[in-house]
Amino acid sequence: MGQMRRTKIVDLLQSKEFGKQIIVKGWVRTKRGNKQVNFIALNDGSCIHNIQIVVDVPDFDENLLKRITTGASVSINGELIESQGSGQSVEIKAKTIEVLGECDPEKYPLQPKKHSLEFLREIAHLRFRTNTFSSITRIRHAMIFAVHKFFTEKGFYNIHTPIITASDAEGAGEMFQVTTLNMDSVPRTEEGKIDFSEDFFGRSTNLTVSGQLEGELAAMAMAEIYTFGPTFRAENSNTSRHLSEFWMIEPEMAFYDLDDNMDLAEEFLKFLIQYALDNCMDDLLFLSKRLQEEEKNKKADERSMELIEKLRFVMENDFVRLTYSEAIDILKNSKPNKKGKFNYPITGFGSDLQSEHERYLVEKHFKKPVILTDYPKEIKAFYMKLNEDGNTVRAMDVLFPQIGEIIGGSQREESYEKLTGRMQEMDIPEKDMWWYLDTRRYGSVPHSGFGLGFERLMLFVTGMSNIRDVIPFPRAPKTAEF
RNA sequence: UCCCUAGUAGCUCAGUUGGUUAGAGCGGCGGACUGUUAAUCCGUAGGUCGUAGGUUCGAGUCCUACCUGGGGAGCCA
Repeated sequence: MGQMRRTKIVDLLQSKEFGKQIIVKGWVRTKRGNKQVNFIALNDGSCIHNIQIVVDVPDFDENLLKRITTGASVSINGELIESQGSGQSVEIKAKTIEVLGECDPEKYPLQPKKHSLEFLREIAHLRFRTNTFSSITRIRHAMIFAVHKFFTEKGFYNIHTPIITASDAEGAGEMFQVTTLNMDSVPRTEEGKIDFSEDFFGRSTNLTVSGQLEGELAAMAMAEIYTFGPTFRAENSNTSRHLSEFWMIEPEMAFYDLDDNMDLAEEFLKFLIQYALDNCMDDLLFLSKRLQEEEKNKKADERSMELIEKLRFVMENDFVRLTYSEAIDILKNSKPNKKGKFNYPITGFGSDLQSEHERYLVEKHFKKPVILTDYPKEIKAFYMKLNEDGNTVRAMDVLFPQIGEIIGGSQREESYEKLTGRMQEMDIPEKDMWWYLDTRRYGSVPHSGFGLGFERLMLFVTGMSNIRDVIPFPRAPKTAEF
């Protein structure tokens, strides 16, 4: 006969099989009690809730009980019983307890008290053991799963695009170089430049800043594809909304125009949010309480909308769609612009929108998610489809309250002539892009796509305010610990 | 990268116009309590005041540089 298997706490808490012998394993959150009875709050990551272990002190060795401290791991053999206390309905009466791993309370940094998110960031290897980060971890998993579920149900194919790339023409930002050259003695050409022909790939390579271009290649045969992979930006940006390494979802669809693209983006975001509401309610309730607790000292008008209410609000409202030019008109005539409240006053067509402008549109003017379209070509990427006016491109940015741009996308330029024309204007070398241009040479079709920053979605769904708290081990300038 | 701001006990913070021996709460440890809910009550230990210079009779406190955290901006997802 094999050993009895452990039961997960999430299942025990829903069980009504009182009297049943079970094994539960996990990590001690707190222990309290007196000489007669001890209570251990045990968590195993299967849900936000702990299960209470009741220990009749006289039945156990004093030295064993002393080793059960906050953070210690234990295996407990006991009986599932109906709780006599008021805080829970089921609990476990311990028969035998084994301490799997001790945890020195003098040294263990996580104690049963409030810790700041900043402090927990410094001990990211341990922060999974807190309620906040175990909730975020479960929601993150649910969102990853929901992304694949959404696209699978729509008949999209997932494509793994390369992480190492030799193309630096994507124009999406500074790149991390990938090399095996000896940095102490770099090979040089006769002109004194670094000789990348000696490098591992025989050419200069970097980490990807986007899988879009390769995604387009796949879409030109598979029709509807998506990527979901790591993305690297070497920009020295130090904000609560940027990471050097983050995860991005990039669908690319043949035969979609910009309106189809917007429809898909809105449906996608709503699907993900609904999935969280349907599957992560315990964790959302906890994060909602946490947020309200954190903001209780703020003035009423500075507090965020209650988390679940906010998620439902997005579900129930259509996103506002308007063009860049219409947005400029609204901003130009807005109170803050007329009163000189903007740091960057709106003068007219052509100026890029600053985050203060985006926030005004989303949070003050429309008070709901906004999709801006048809930006001036000068401030957007070369591959976006040129409108008939010759000045604007069929771009779209989805703007969310609090986090700003959550999605950026466009209809792509399918005309070979127009695309190469734009590349020349923007000094993008055609020579290196021959494979991309082949899609426009052979069977080109209208197509569209967008990129969703996964951690930005996580910010919105969890209500967290710093992006470094919604990815397990954040990578940012001067930050690569763990 | 720029602007603002902070760094004092394991954590969160207080520390007066520069002045004798740097405080509190939480957490830890010891004790009390027959069912507790981040338990409660009593007691107790714990600090090279971010680092390096400087001003001063005297610096946690003032000045300079640097490091690190946080907020904002730019770049973007």
